[in-house]
Amino acid sequence: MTRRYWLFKTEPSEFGIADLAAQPDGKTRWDGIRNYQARNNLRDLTTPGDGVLIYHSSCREPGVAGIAEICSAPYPDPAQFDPDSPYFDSKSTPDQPRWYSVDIRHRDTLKRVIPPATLKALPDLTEMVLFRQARLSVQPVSEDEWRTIVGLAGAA
DNA sequence: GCCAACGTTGGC
DNA sequence: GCCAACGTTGGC
Repeated sequence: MTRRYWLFKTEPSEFGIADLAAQPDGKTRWDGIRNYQARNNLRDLTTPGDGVLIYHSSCREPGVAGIAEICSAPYPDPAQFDPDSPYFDSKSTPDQPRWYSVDIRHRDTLKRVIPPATLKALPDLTEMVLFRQARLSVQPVSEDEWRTIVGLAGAA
């Protein structure tokens, strides 16, 4: 089984690393992904045990804020079937689900958020999908990138 | 609050 | 199937 690494974007005013840490067992469902490319990554390529960088966006202190781990297989996002949910999708059916979720578990909250400018300044990280493709909320991170960022986090 | 990037929608 | 308009993302 190939281990992969990911970056998940989230707005901390909605759900940030502190919220994840506060969940029972540090676990939550990562739901509400409504972008096809992010969905494909989530549905087709995630595996339990994969590493996840939690990235805070649209906030005062954007950047990598913590580390988590995928702890379930992908499964249909229940919110797409719930008419009361903001993530409801009338075109989804249980037979033909359009959107997927995965469960993740908190592993680490960084002492300091690593801002995008710091990441971008490192030669090892200039090729990150983060800087090459806007608006992708579930994106792959290479093993080298992962090691570099986790190293930064440890030194922080 | 600005504005660039870019995915989605909808008329044709 | 094209493409302009529109809405959202997201750093600054």
